[in-house]
Amino acid sequence: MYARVIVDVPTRQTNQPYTYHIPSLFSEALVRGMRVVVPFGKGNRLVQGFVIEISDEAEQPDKLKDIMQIVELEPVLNDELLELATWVANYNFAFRISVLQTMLPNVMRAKYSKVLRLVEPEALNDLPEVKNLFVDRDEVPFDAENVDMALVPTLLKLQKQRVIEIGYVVKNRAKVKKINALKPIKSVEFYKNQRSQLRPSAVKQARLLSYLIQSSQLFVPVKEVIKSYRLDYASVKQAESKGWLIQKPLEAYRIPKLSTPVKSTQPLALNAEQQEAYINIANNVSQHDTKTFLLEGVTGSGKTEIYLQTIAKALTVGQTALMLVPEITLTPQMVRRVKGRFGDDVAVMHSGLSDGERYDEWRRVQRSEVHVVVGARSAVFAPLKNIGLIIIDEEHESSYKQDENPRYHARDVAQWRAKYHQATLVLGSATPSLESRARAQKGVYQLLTLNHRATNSTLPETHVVDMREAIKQGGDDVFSPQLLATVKDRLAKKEQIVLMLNRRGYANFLVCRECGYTPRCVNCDVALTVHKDVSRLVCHYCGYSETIPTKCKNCGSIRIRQFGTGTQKVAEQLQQQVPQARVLRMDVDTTRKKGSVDRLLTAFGNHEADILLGTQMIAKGLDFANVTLVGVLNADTTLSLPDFRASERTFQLLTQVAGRAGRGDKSGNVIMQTFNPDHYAIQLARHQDYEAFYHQEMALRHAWRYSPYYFTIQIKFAHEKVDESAKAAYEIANWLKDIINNETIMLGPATGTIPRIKNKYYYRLVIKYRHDDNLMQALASLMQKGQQLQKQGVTIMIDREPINFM
DNA sequence: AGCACGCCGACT
DNA sequence: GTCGGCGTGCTC
Repeated sequence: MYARVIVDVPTRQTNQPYTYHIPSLFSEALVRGMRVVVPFGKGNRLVQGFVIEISDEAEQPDKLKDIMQIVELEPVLNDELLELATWVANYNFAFRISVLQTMLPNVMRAKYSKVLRLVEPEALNDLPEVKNLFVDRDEVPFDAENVDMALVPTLLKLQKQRVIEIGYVVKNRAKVKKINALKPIKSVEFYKNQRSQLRPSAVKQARLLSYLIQSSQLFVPVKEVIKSYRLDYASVKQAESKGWLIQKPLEAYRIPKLSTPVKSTQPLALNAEQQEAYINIANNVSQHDTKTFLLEGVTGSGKTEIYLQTIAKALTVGQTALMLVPEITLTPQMVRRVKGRFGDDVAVMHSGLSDGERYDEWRRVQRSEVHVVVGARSAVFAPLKNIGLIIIDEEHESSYKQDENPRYHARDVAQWRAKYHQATLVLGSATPSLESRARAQKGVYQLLTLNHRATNSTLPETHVVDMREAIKQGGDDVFSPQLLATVKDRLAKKEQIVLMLNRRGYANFLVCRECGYTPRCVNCDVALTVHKDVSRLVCHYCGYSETIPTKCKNCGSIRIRQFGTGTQKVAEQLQQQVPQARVLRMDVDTTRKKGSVDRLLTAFGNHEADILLGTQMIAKGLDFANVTLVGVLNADTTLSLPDFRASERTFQLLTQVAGRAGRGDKSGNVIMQTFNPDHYAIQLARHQDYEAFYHQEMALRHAWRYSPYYFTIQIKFAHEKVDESAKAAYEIANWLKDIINNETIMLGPATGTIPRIKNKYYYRLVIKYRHDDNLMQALASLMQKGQQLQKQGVTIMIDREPINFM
C-alpha cells in the first residue's frame, strides 16, 4: 500500500503530493486525513505530512521510502476538508501544506529539532571539545544553545566518519489536559460499616465516606469532590491506599471562560421586518438548499437575534451552524449572547484563546460534541459535520481576508462549504461590502433588509464639525468647542460617551521643528512610531525599536517633537479639559492581556467610567443603552489611504461607530470632526444613507474599473536588492502581457507604497480583469515547479482580491 | 526549507 | 594538490 503525502515544506518546488510506502505495521491503521512523519530529502530529515490519498499502486514502488510514524490514531481532516484544502490552495495560489496547517489549531503544527548522537565514543579521545558535549549522555540537542557553532565543521566531518550521527526530531506540541478523578469500588454496606467504625475525630474520612455512599458510581474529578465535601488531597490519598476508591486521570477540556458567568436567555419577540427575514432564512434551512442571503440591517436593527433564532432552527432540523464574527476578542458581548442561548453546545474559536483552549475547542467540534461554532476568520475551517447554516456577521469587515499566506477570504470558503453541505449562507451587515451588495442587486444573493431599529429607538442625530473652522475659532486640533460642550452636557446628565480616534493611516511620529527630520526605521522605509509606555520609537512593520532621541540626529536641534495624536495623549488632554470625567482607554496597548477587552467593556457597561476612548476596535458591536454621545475625533484619516476602498472603509467605519449611540431609551448624538466635511463618504455616513453611498461609489468603481466591476490580483516581488526585485517584476509583467486577454488591465510594475520592509525591496503589479482563463492559468503555473521565470531569491506573492495595497 | 553536489579561488 | 566559499537543483 502507498500513501500520497503533502509534506510540511512550504515551497513552490514541493507543492505536490509525494508517494510513500506504507509499512505493513501501519497498513491497517492509516487512512487519509491523518498526519504522518516521513523522511524527506537527501539527508532523510524527518518532516510531518498529511496523507491525502491511499492507493495500492505506485509508479516506481521499489524506489519509495517508508512512512516512519503515524502522528495520531484518528484522522484530523475529513474528506470535505481535504477537498476544501485543495480548492483553497488553488484558488488563492497558496501552498497546499499551508492551507492544511491553517485548518488545524496552532499547537498541532510540528516543531522540528535536531540531535547529535554519539556512535563511537572512543574516537573522540583526541577531541575534548566534542567529547565534553556528551558528558554522561549520548544524545544532545543540536542547536546554538547547546553546541558552539564553531564546532559545526568538525561535527560534520565526524558525521561522515560515522563517529556521531545527526538525528531529526518531530515534536508534537498538542497536549491533552488530564485531571484526576475518583470512583468508589466497594459496596454501600462496606462504606457504611467503615463509617460506623471511624474515630469521632476523623471528620474528613467520614465526609468522604458519605460521598462514596451516595456516589453515582462514575469517575468524578477529585477537585470537585474535595470542594463540595470539604476534604483534602491527603484524605483522598489515604482512602485510595485503604482500597476504598480508585483514582484515574481523566481527559478534560480547557473551555474558555468569560469574566462573568453567562446568563441563559430565551428567544426575543421579533418585529415584522425581523420576522420576515427570519422566515426566509429558516425556510431555506429546512429545505437544505444552497442559497446566500444578504441581511442588510441598520445598526441596532436586531440582526443578532435573527442569527440566534435561525441557528436554533438549524439545530431543530438536526444540523449544525457556524457563525463568523470579526476579531471575536473584540466582541465578548457577542459570545455571551450565543452562549446565553445555546450554552455548552457552543465552541468558541478565536485568537484570544490560549493554545490549549483552542485545541480543546477544536476537538470538541471534531468529535461532534458541539453543534454551534462561533469564531473569527479561521473558524470557517471548523470541522463541523452536516452544516445547515453559516452566518458571517459584519461581512464587509476586511479581517475576513487573511493578509498572509494562505491569503484566503472567509467569505469564499464559507460559500464553498455552504455549497458542499447544501447549507444556507447569511451575510449580515449594516454596510455591506460593495461586492456583496452588487451580487444581491443582480439576484445572485437574496437581499433582506431591516430599516428600523429593533427597540424602536431612533437613529442618532449626527453633526459634522469642520475642524478648519473649529481651529480658527480657537479650538485645538483634537477637541472642537462643539464636541467639548456636548461632552460636558452628557457628563452633567450622567450619560456615557464613546470617543473614537481613527488611527488607521495615522501615527505618532517625531518631527524636528528646525529641519523637518523624522527618525525612520533602519530596515523599512517608514517613520518610527512613538510608544510612550515603553519610552521607545517602534517600527510597526518589523518591530525594530530604539530609544526616543532628545536631539535631532540631522541638525542637533532639541526642538524635536511628537506629531500626531495617540489615545494616551488624548486621554491626558481629556483629563485637563474635563477633570471630573472617568476615562477608560481601549487600544492595542490596554487590551493586550487576555480577557482585558471583556473586563474593560464590563466596567464601562456598569458605568464605572463616563468616557470610553478608543481606536477602531470600539466601532463594532458595542451595545450600551446609556451611551448618548459618540464623538469621532478625526473622521477623515482613513480617506487618505492609498487604496481604492478608502471611501468605502471610511463610510463603513463612521456608520458603524455612529450606530453605538442612542441604543437605549434616550436618543443619541454623533459628532464627527473632520478636515474634509464635504466628502461624500462623510456626508452620507452622517445620514446613515447606505443606499446613496452604494450608488455613488458604484459609479466611481465603474468609471475606474475596480471591484465589483473588475476582479483584482496583486503580485508582489521582494528581494534584498532593488534591482533584482524590479527585474523580476518587469520580467513577469512582460511575460504576462502576451498571455492576458485584451480586456485585462495591468498596472505597474511600481514600487510598493512602502518601498522597503524588513530590508526587502518591494515591487508590485496590479491586474484588473473580468474573465481571463489565460491569466488564471499563467498564475497557477507560477506556483508550479520548474517555472523558470523567477530568479532565485526573489519572493513572489500572488494575492487574489487584495485588501491591502502595499 | 535544507541538504548535497559541484565548480572556482586561496591556502598548506 | 586540497579546503571551503556559495550558487544550483532536488526532495517520493
